[in-house]
Amino acid sequence: MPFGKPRAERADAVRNREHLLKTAREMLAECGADKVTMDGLAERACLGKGTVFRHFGTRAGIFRALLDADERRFQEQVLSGPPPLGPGAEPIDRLIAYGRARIAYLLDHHVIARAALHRNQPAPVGDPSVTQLHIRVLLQQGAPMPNIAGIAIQLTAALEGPLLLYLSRPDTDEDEPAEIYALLADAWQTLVERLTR
Amino acid sequence: MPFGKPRAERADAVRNREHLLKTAREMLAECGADKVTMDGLAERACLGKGTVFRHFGTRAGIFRALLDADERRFQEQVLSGPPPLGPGAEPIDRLIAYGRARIAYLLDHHVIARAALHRNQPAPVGDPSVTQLHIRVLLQQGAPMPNIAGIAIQLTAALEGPLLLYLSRPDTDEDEPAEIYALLADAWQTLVERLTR
DNA sequence: AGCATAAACGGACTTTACCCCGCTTCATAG
DNA sequence: CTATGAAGCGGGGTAAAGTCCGTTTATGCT
Repeated sequence: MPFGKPRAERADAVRNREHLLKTAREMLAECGADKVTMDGLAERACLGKGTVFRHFGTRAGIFRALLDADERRFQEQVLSGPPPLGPGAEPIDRLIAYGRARIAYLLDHHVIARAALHRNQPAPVGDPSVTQLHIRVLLQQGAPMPNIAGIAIQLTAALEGPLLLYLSRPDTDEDEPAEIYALLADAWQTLVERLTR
Repeated sequence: MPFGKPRAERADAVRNREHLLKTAREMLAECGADKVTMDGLAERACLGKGTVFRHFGTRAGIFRALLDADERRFQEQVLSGPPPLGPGAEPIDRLIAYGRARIAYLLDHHVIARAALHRNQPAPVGDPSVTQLHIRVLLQQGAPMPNIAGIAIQLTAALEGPLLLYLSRPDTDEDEPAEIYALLADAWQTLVERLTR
């Protein structure tokens, strides 16, 4: 049986990973993202450093793993939650709702998301196979136009770029998060409405 | 004379910085971005490590400095070059030209730009005070609309996001740069045209 | 249960960014 | 021309990321 079953993951490995994630979340809450170090995490979790690397590969991998759970929940809302975010509403309305929800999500998670960014690796959010595809499909349904693929790339960046690239120091910005949210969410709506008119 | 003259920069410092930048460019061309290390650069330039840090502050600072010269040249083209990129054309045409030129610029520089990205620091390109402002002004002139500020943020991200966030491994992508350019540049044009209609 | 095997673990080791502080050198005033 | 003080320089030191490999342990089979 060479390929069929790659032999299920070992129980202790699962336990350890969960424990590491829990510990990481604690450290994150207590001291902030850049106090979460590989050595520190290993020690606090009472595990070897090698184990941490085995599970996450890189420091950014920890944050990617932390994002993953929430990201999954978010995508679930999109795929099967109530409209207009979930299925059932008009495509354009869903697109607007998607952007608003996504901006809120990224504002909540932008510290982690930013920490998940890593040299020589694509961005940890807006994985082309999910966010971008979703935008593309909705756009196609609601307002067919030439070069949908390119537009979808750019709309994805329009959503996720600001929070990954520019708002990296929310504490030093005097703007309240709520104001930033309103600014970007309204801009997104305007953008989509005018684009698909 | 407490404030008027902060005492001009020392000649040897200028010489050293220039030499460091030159050496960095060489190493970059020969071995790629992540072979450019602080120690390596210092040694090759026959200078102390401390000197490198004094000039650039952080590893990313080197790349930021490398970008700076080209960025300045780029902005010059925009501010006083021939239309439609420079002044003289219709605002919307300038906006389209700006995007196309910017995408080409970022494709050329995306390895450096990516390397200039740094923990806890805003993105090294698309500095709000330049790119974003320019987009905002052109948009205002060519197609006034509500929430220009937000839209400008998102258009900036739409331009710069893809190249910083997603296309981080151009060698592993089977697409030719020329195709990527065409895809994004055309998408930008479509985006702007439909947005300002 | 006992065994074989691959997966998981641990922690020493290497590399690299970044800090620090005593020493040197330049630029300016007298 | 020399003194002086601030800017610049150097390189050793620290901490954290990431690698490696010998050891341990869970699991599936007999």
